[in-house]
Formats: sequence, structure tokens, C-alpha cells
Amino acid sequence: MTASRDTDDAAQNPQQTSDRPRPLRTPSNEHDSLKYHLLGPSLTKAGQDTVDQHKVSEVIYNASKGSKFFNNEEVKDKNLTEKITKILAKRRQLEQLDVASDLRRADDYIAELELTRDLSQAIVHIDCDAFYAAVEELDRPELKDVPMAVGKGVLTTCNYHARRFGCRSGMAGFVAMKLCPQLICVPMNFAKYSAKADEVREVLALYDPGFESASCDEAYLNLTKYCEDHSMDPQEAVSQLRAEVHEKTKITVSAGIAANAKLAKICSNQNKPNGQFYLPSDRQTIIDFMKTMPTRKVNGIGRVFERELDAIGVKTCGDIYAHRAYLSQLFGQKAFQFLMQCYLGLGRTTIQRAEDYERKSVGTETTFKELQSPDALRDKLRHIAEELEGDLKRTEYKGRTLCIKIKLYTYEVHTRQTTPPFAIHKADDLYKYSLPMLEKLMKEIPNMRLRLMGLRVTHIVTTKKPGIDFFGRVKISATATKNTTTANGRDWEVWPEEEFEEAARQERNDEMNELEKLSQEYEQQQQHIVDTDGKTDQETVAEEQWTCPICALQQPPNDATFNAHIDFCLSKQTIKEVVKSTTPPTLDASKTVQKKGKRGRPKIETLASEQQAREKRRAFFSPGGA
DNA sequence: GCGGATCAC
DNA sequence: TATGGTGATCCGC
Repeated sequence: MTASRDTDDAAQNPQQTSDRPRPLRTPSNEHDSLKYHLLGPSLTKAGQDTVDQHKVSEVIYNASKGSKFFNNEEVKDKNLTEKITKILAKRRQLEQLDVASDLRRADDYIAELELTRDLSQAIVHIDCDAFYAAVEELDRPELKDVPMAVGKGVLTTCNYHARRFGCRSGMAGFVAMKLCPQLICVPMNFAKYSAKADEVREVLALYDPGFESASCDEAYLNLTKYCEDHSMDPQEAVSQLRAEVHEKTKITVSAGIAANAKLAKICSNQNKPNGQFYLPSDRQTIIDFMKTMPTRKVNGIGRVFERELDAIGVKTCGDIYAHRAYLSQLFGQKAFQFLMQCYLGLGRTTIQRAEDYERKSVGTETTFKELQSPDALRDKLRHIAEELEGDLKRTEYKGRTLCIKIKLYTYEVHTRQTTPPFAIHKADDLYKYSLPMLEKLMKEIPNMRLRLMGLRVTHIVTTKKPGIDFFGRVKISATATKNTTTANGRDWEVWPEEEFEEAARQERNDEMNELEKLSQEYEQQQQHIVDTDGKTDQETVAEEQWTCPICALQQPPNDATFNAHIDFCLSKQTIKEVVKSTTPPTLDASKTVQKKGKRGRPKIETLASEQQAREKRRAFFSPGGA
């Protein structure tokens, strides 16, 4: 029972070349894994090379020991250790069985993936170096030469001087001060960073107008066209881009140039700060590059998954191959697919403009000094509801589902959700429908003491003015006239291809939007509640004949019986059926806009040839399938 | 669909 | 003394 994990073990077993998985190891030492976990989520970030991680780990451990936060981390670590024990037991069991068919499936999948490999694009990932800290240093040059961090309580980022002491983003301020007593912490000023980010983006747009903002300080570009137009090497182009960014904004950026977004992201980290790394778009070069790449360097593999993979002997992306027969069973199909793409160095080559991104939720949460009294908790909830109302107003959304999140003083997190009868956005409604959830939680958890509370709406619909509404009434808006669409004329086929997706998306949005409105009006009329917004619709209704999409009855839209008629028809047909029946027939599922997470865990991507093979694989991986 | 967990920044 | 906020995805049930 002496086996430890992480770096120690690597020294003992430096080579793992066998095609068979290495022998199982005894469960890791809890103490070590916890210490490693406490090092934080940004361990692999640049600037830590010269740091004595063991020493840093000790400082963090001792600073944290005994705190509620620490205790919770300990619990989580213990749970993970248990989970890993189960994973190892499951693999031991799988090893007793015949893995030939699993192996063949994995190899088939690899062959299939290989067909999707696209080496024709020059994808670039741009990452601003210690962005917030760099912006602060521009304002206060004296901070340039001393350890400095942005953020109070928890560091959001820190400069490279601070990193040499072991300070990192996500680290508690007081822990950072233990590591580096002379650390200067400056408060966040998001407006400032945002303005500077716009300056940077202005330059990026010169190189690829369709570039993708991955976050405030990160972007993906496709430089293929730029290089063609200017007869330039991707490396030259990126050198020039970085120089231009620095010249115009005084911000240094690092860049990765590769065949796809996943590789480019890894590459941008190679020569940080203020450097660039080019990975030639050659299959063997890519495979070799990934072979020695620690799993943790891949976007999407964090502390937990890293440890799970480590437990079965996978430290680098190259190690994945030897374990391919087990991965699906041990971690699920999605993880299997993701890992195989890591091994092969595959990733998306499509870059999506930020404007094309559709958000899926809007929420707000806040940490506070421990609260316990029901009255105080209700007050807090009310306050958060008002905050969320403001956010929803700004973003122009309403939500069909409302989620409440609480964090106990022990750092234990719970969430509850409910679906109000209509999409909501007003503080009164947000409060009204979240309060019962809070009350229920207070019942379930006696003497509930909280340190955080949050609200979030999902299944959102825009409240932006639509061009044409659900019932075909023309509304006055900028977009209504743009495409010369008539009230009942939907000439989808003749639309230019590039407008199709946007139009389809807008159409669905409009329908959902109007549906929400109708649904809400319907609910409120049922409850005899006066809706002051109700008039707006009628005021903007066009003065022309209207045809009911449900029963085809024709009548003037402003007729007094109009709303009554809608109610009547709706009462005969459920909302869902209405949506179905009014979806444009030309909407092909394969043409729908690919949705992509912006921040957050990267979605496991489905590559091109998978589209055709999807059905096949579904049977393939289904329980007892094949 | 719900709740927990993980991940990125 | 003391460990964030926003948004997304995946899994098991």
C-alpha cells in the first residue's frame, strides 16, 4: 500500500510502451492527491516551470488546513478516490473478459475519425498574456516590476513575477499572500479590460473578420485566407499580427498555429508569454506531438479527469491508445470519443463568430457572510431576483425554467429547478417561483446556513422584437423589411445559403418568442390577471387580412374577437402541437446551426463523417449492441 | 427532465 | 479571519 501517484510514480515507471495496460495500482494516497488538488485548477498554466510545486503545495496545505473549505475539498477528494477505486475494479473485471470486440470497435472508430482529418486550414489561437494584470500594468507601470495580482479574495490573474512564487489564478488571496508576502493585489475593473479587449479584437478582425472570441482574452482565427491573399506563411502572418497587436494596444499575446482549434489552443501555451508556436499540419508530426502531451494540457481535461486517467495509467495523450478498448466502458462514450480525438490530434476547423453564438442560460449568484434566518434568506433571494431581472433586461431574454442554487456554509452545493407556467423575466415572478424552492430546501436542511445563493433561467427565449410573429402578423421592426418577407410568404428555397441558417434560427426564435407570449397571456387571462403589456401586440398589428394557422379562418387581425379566437384555437390544440405544425417544412435538421458552448466545458464535438455513421454507432455502443 | 459534478476562464 | 461568478456539458437516475 505504498504506491503514490503523480510525479513520484512516473519516476518509478518511466516507460509504458506495452500495448497492454500497465498493472493495476493500489489506490492513491489521499494526502498526496488532496495536496495536488489544492494546487488549484490552473496548475498547467505558464510561468510555473521554475516553481517548486512541492513547497507551494505544503504552504497551501498548511494555510488551508482545518478550514471549512479544506474539509469540503477533503470530502470531494475522498469521493473521487472511491470513484477511482470503482473504475479500477471495473477495469479489472473487463480484463477478465474478451476485449477483442471492444478493441475492434475502437479501431473502427479510429479509422472513421481518420477520414475526417482536415489539414488544409491554418487555425490560430490567440491568448493575451496575464491579460487583466497586463492592463493594470499599463495604467500603473510601477506594478510591472513587482509581484502583482488582480482580484480580491480570489485572484483572477497575476503577473509573471507573482507566478514565480507559486501564485495562480483561482487562488485565495490570503494563500497567495502566504506564498508571496509582498504581493500587491489590485481590485478588478472589468470595464477597463473589456475596452482593451475591444482594441485587441479590432486588430484580429483585420486578419480574420470571422474570428471567434473564446473569452475576453482569447480568440480563434482562421488565417487560411489571409495567408493566401497575402502570400504569407502562417508563422509570418502571426508574427505580424502579434506585432501589430502590441503596437496598437501595448498588450502582448501568445499564439498557437495548427491544423485545428484543439491543437492551436495547446500550442498557444507552448511559448507563453509573448511567444508563438507552430505545429506543422502533417499527420505524423501531429501524432508525435500528442504522444508526449500530458492529458491535462488538453482543453476539457481538468484535475478530476486527469487523476482518473492517471489511475489507469494514462498520463499522456499517447497513452490513450493502449487503453482504447476500455475507455468507453470506464468513462462513457462521449469521453471515449473525446479521448480518441485527443490521441489523434483531431479537432474542429470551423471558427464561429461570436454573434452567431446562442446562449442557453442567464444567471446570477453571490457569496455573502453566512446567513441562516429565514427572513434574511428570503431577502437575499428577493435581491438576487432583482439582479437577475436586470441581467435579463440587458440580454433581452426570458426563461421557461428557473433554477436556484445554494451553497451551504460547508461548501456543499445544491440546486433545484422548476418550470413556471410561462417564461418569466420580472423580479416578482423570479422571486415568486423560486421562493417555494428555497422554503422546501429550508425544510429539507434544518437550520440551513448559506454562504451563497444564485438564480438562473434556462430554456430561454429572446424578448427582442421579432420581424414576423407567430400568427403571421407583421410587426414594425428593423429586421422585418430586410428580407422582403410577406406575412404568409416564406420563400425559404430562394434565399441565399448564408442567410438561410440565420433566417431559420430567427424564425424559430420568433416562434418560440411569440409562443411564450401567447402562453403567458393565456395563463394570465385564465387567472383573470391584467397584463399591461398586452396592448403592444394589438398596436403593431398590420391592417390586413389575417389567416389563423390552426383553423385557417380568415378575419381582420384587429377584430374584437381576435384574441378570443386565438384562445379558442389554442385550447383545442396544445402548445407543442402548434410549434410542430408551424415549423417551416424546409427546415432540415442537418442544416441547423451548430451550437457551441462558449465558455465552460468544451462540447465533445461530432466530426463530419460521424454524421453518416451516427446511426451505426448508436447501435454499436448501445448496451448489448453489436 | 432533474440534480450533481466537472470544466473553462 | 479568509477560497469567485458566469455559463456550458455530461452522467446517472
